[in-house]
Amino acid sequence: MPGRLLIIDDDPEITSALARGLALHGYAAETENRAGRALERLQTGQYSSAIVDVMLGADSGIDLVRTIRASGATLPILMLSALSDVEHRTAGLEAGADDYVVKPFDFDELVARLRVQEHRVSTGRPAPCKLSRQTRILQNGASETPLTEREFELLELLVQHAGTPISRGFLFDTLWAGDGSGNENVVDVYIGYLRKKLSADDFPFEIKTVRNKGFVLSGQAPILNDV
Amino acid sequence: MPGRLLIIDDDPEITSALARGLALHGYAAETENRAGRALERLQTGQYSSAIVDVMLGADSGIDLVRTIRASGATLPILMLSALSDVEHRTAGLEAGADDYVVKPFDFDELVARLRVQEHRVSTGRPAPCKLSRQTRILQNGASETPLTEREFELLELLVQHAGTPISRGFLFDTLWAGDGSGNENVVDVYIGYLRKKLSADDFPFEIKTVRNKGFVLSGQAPILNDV
DNA sequence: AGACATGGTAAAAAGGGCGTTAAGATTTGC
DNA sequence: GCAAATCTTAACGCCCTTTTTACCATGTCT
Repeated sequence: MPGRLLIIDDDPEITSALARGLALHGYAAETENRAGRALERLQTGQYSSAIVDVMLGADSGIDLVRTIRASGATLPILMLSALSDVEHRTAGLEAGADDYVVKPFDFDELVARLRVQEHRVSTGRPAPCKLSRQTRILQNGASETPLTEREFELLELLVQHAGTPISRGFLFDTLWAGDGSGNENVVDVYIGYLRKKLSADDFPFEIKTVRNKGFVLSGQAPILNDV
Repeated sequence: MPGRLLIIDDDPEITSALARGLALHGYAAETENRAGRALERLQTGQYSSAIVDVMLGADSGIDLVRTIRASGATLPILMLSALSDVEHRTAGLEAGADDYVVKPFDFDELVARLRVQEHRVSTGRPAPCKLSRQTRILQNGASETPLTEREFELLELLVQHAGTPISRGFLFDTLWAGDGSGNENVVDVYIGYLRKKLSADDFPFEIKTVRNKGFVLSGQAPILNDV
C-alpha cells in the first residue's frame, strides 16, 4: 500500500496533473514548489518517496537531491527530466536519485517505476548499482569500481542485453575489429578481467557462461546512464 | 534534537521574532546584541549553532564571524543579510559563515538550512570548501590555498561541470588559445599543479582522470562564489 | 579412453596516454 | 630595471591499457 508522496516542481501544471493521476493509483500525493520547504517536509520522515523535477526554478533539482541525501534521507527519489536536459540525468543519479523518467512520460511507466522503488525499500533490498558512461565507473552503493574503455564497452553490451546470452563472435565483431583480424580469445580475456573486478565487491549481478551460446549478465543489472 | 542557539543582532524586533519562531521548532534560542559579548558566550562552547546579522551596529557581523572562526570555534554559523547587502554574501562566506539567508526570509527555509548544518556536524562530515573568484583562494576550513590565474580558471571549469569529464581539447580551447596554436600538454601540466596543491591539504574532492575522456572533479565540489 | 572443441587464466609484448620535470619565455611586483 | 612569480614549451619515460601468446581445464563426441 503506497504511502505519502511528495511532488517537487515549480510548474503548477505538472504538479497538479501528477498529483491527480497518482491519487487515482492510490497515492497520497502532495506537492511543493520551493526547494527549501521541500527539504524540511521530507526531513519529517513522513513521506515514503519523492518526485523531483530536474529544473526547479533557480536552484537545480539536482542540488536539492544532493541536499536531501546529505541530510541522511534514504527514501526513493525519482527525477523528472525533459528530453532536452538529458545530460542532467547522469548528474541526477550521481547526486543520489534512484531512477529517472523523461518528460513527456508514460504515466503507467512512472507508476511502475515508483512501485519498483517502494517494493525495493519494503523488502529491504539494496539499491541497484549504477554504471556511468561518462566516467566509466561502476558504482555499488558507496564503493566505486573504475573500468577501462574496453571493459566498459563489454559490460555495456551485456547490460543492454541483460538476460540473453551474447555470442563471443558478436562481441568480438562489435567491440573489436569487425574485419575478422585478431583472435576471439580476447573476449574471454576481457570477460575474465570483468569477473575479477566484479568479484572484488559483491554486486547484485554476475556474468555467466552459456556454453556454445555466449555470455549472459544475470541478476539485477546496473542502471546504465545512457546519454 | 536541536541544541542551544545564539541569535546575534542589534535589532530587537528581529531577534525576538526569530527567538520565538525557533523556539516553536524546538530550539533553545537565546539572543545577544553586542558583538563582544556574543564572542564570549560562544567561546563557552555551549552553543550548537549561531545566527549572525551582517549589519551589526557599528561593527560588521562579518568581522564578528571572522573573529569567531579565528578563536577556533567550528559551530555552524548562518548569516542574515538584507536584499540590499547581497554583495556581503561572498565576504560572509569567506569570513567563515556556513550559509546565509536573505531578509525577508522564509522562516521554514531558515529552519531547513539550520537543520542541514546541524545534521552535517552531527554526522561528522566536513564543511564544503569554498572557491572565491575575487581572491582566487580555495578555502578548506581554516586553511587557505591561493591559486594562480590559470589554476583558478581550470579548477573553476571543473567545478562548474563537477561529475562529468571535460576533455583536454575543450579545456585547452577554452582556457588557452582557441586558435589551435600551442601544445595541449599545458593542460596536463596545470592539472598537475592543481593536484599538487590539492594534495597538500585533504580536500573533500579530487581531480580524476578518465582515460581518453578528460578530467573530472569528483567528490564534494567546492562552493563557487559566483558573482 | 582418446581426440577435439570450448572456455579460462597467466604472463609477456606492444602501444600510447598521461604525468613529471626542467628549462626557457613572459608577466608581475618592488 | 631587476627579481620573483607565473606561464609555456618540450622531452622523456612510466605505467596503464590493450593485445597476443601459450597453456591448462573442462566438457563433448566417437
